[in-house]
Amino acid sequence: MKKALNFKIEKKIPNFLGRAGVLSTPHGDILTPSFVVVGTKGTVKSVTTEQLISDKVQVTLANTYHLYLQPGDELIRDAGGLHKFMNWSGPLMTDSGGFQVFSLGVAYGKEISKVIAVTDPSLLIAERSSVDDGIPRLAVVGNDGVSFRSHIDGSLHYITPEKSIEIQHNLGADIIFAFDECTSPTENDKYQEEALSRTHAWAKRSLTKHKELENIKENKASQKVLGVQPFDKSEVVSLKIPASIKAEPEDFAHSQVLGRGRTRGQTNSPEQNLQVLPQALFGIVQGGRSEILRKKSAEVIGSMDFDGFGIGGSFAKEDMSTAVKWVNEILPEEKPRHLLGIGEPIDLFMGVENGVDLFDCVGPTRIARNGTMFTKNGKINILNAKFVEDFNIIDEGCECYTCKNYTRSYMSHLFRAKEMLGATLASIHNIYFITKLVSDMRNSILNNTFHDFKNEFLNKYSK
RNA sequence: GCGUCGGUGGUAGAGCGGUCAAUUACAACAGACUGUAAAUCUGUCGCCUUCGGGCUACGUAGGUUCAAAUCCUACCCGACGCA
Repeated sequence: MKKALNFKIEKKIPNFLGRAGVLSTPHGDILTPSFVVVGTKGTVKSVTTEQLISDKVQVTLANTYHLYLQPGDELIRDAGGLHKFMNWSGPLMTDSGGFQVFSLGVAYGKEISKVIAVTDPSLLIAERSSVDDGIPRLAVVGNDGVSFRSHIDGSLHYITPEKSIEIQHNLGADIIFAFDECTSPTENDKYQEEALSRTHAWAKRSLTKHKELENIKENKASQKVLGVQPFDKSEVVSLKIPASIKAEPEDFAHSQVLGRGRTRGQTNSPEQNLQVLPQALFGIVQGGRSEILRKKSAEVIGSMDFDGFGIGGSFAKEDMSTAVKWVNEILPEEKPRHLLGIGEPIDLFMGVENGVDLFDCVGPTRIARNGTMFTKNGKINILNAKFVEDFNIIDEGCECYTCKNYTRSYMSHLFRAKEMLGATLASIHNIYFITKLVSDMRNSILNNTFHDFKNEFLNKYSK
């Protein structure tokens, strides 16, 4: 089997786990560390692909559960895969649906976040467990898989590790995730341990199913398209795909040969719909806030034949960095690591310093839609009265489209008037801010100035 | 001029004798948001407060009543109808 992914470490932060590298996928290179922009339903809410490209976004992440429910993974397969369907020709990831086990399960109808403040005593009762709180939930965990009650129409669905991988193969993202159980920080140790062994069993099943589908894919591709070899990483290198993603799929010559090109007006035959590009599978480390479980999980998942790793689950804000460190000291150094669902600036510095290569987070786009924008001096809520007549730009010195063209006052007006352009412009800014921040971290690693950059940034940001 | 209906907190609009500082919505003022159930959610929203309560309020002025935004009288203002 050809490798779906190639990861090259370029430079490390001396005496730390952090590193800068290049992650090559069939749809282009990701310069790491990198922030992955979340586009759950095959769209980064409120922004177009062109806007993402102009903000130098390298990679996006969609969601298995959501796309399976709507419009359906088979439809997306028939449309030529998710890249083509959503008009994103760069590197693409899909999450497995494991997070929905949490968000639609234990956390459903409650105010539980995957990151908790240790100062919140209500979440720290050791005996507390989700087993019997009387509140109905949409996801119920079993040992074989998870029953989901659709939040859209109430229909019942059963997702197993195999099913999640099948769906993700239909979607065709470059990097996919094993089906896991993201636990709540409110679960007690006993439950965390049970969930962890389930996650490990599911990781193994995900991997087995993935390899099976990759083999089928490779065989089919070689039979159908004579004379054309299945994707080989070396081809990508020879094509000189630029690090900044280009909009035109013609860069990916092999894709066209194999019928997955994005030429306009082209119709799809079943052969053309074949998902012939190899996909990489990341296993997910869990373990909650427990050092023993985190380390155990890193050992177990890290020893399996995954192309990279996700670090998932719940943390307490205060000990997130130590938890990440425990894990990354164990995971194989030569494979990429993705810290799932983390994206506050301070957490990004922590993650990069401790050896994380990829991050994703809904934060930047969600807070943007709710009127909050990043600035170098901290977040601002543009709905605050003081911005009504503030004709300055949002973040002095920012090069994003929004900052180059609009004032705080105008943004304030859009949000007060509930004009949807507000969400778009704020999202463009926040995406630019956060992806550039991580990109700047990368450059600082390459320049040996990571800690200077970190201190300088955080001093201003959190003052 | 006569008749009818109506005037409630920033706005709209409930309430029609006590449980009313007054339902609700909007506006306003803040806060939250970390693998998206989210263009969402939460709090505050007459004045003062030692958070127990106190004070001033439902067009204006009187009156009835233990008690009035609610009933009566006059006046002012508005809408509609008839002249």
